[in-house]
Amino acid sequence: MAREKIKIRKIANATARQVTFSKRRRGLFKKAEELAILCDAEVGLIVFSATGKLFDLSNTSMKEIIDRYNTHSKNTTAGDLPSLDLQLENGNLTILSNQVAEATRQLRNMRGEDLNGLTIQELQELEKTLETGLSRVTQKKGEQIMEQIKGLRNKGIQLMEENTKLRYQVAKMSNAGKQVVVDLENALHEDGQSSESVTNVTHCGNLYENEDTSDTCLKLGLSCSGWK
Amino acid sequence: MAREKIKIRKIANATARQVTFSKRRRGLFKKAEELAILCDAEVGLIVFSATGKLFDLSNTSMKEIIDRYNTHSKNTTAGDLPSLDLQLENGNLTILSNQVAEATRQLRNMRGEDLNGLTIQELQELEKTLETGLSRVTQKKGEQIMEQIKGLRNKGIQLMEENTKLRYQVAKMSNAGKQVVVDLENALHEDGQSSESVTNVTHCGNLYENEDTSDTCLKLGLSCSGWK
DNA sequence: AACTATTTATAAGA
DNA sequence: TTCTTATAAATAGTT
Repeated sequence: MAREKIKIRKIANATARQVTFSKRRRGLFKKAEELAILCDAEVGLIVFSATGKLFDLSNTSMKEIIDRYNTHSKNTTAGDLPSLDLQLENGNLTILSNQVAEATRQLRNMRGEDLNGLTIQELQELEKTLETGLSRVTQKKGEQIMEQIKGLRNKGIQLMEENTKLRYQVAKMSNAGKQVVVDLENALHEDGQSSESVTNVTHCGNLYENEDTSDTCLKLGLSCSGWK
Repeated sequence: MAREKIKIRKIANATARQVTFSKRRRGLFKKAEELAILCDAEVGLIVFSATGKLFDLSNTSMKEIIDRYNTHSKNTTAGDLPSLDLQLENGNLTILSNQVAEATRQLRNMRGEDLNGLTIQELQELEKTLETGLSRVTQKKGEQIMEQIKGLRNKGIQLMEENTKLRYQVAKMSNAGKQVVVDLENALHEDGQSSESVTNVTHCGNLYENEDTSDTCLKLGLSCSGWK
């Protein structure tokens, strides 16, 4: 990203590799820290250089992050946790329990339950939050529905075009078949009985011009202006 | 690093924070991978979003890197199997973590955030829930306000009654005082100058009958029908 | 999700 | 290693 663009593959020259490692490592750690701060994320970064030197970063504590990682990624029986502080585990449990309790309380409040303890101010805020949320949800629902309608319309148009082509093919084949039948009848009988067959074939040919049959897929009965 | 320079501190707006997280996370992971390849380093990166979602990267295996990290950073040779207790602990942690993540997701949804992944059905349900919740909250707010108004009214009535009694007492005492004054004046001067004092006292007595003065506490200016 | 004006990161050279 | 600088990348705000 500089004087020249480089390809992302192992740098051949050992010295250059070491220099680049130094520079990029600093850049990476800076970015990691910024992400943690800007976005309120929990970040853990461990780097071993080719020479075996360790560099690490975490906005909370590396142990905590590794624990959370192991927890999250379904650690089964793989014995890798140095079970140092059970107290910390318990602490995590307490913190998590409280988080669950608080989140549940908020959810209940938003559903309009357990409102008795709230002050008028709190109710007012809750009302505002709900109004905003409801407005966004309604908006999004409208968008999704419009998208789905658009998709269905397009599919309908495609199908219609396909149908047109197919009908054309059918008509073509019918005519060819009709000719064959006529030829056959002429060749075999040379009498008036061939007219029935001709009538049947002609009927098939009529399908090609009757486009109303599968046009209903475009009539969804939903006017766009109804959604806001 | 774009249209404007930003300060590295938690982004206040939740939506903007989420967008930035997405963008920068991708950038960070790309850089981490490049460092690993270019410089032949061993890299492990773990990120938990504010919403509890896990993102991770490692050019070898995360377990290996964590093992190496534990070995390198401390002398935690206690690499024995995780006890049944610990497994149970981790199980609880997993359950709780999931609960927190789920509750957080629901709360975000109810605030109208992260709606992109939802189906129309889900949006419909969410909308219904929000409408119900909003209606209950609004109702409760109205009730609370009515209660407060009622309380204030009652207090006002009490105060008015008290005022009435006090005014009565004052008037009584005034009259008594007036009598005393009259008596005194009669006793001391026995001339026409006592009329001024009489006028003053009479004026005080008038207050008793002028009830408009403290009646304002009942006029709260809130019509009951305005709250629903 | 795409765009773009800017800010950052960094490859090469000193 | 560090500094410089031209250029590649990343990204904040916008649409």
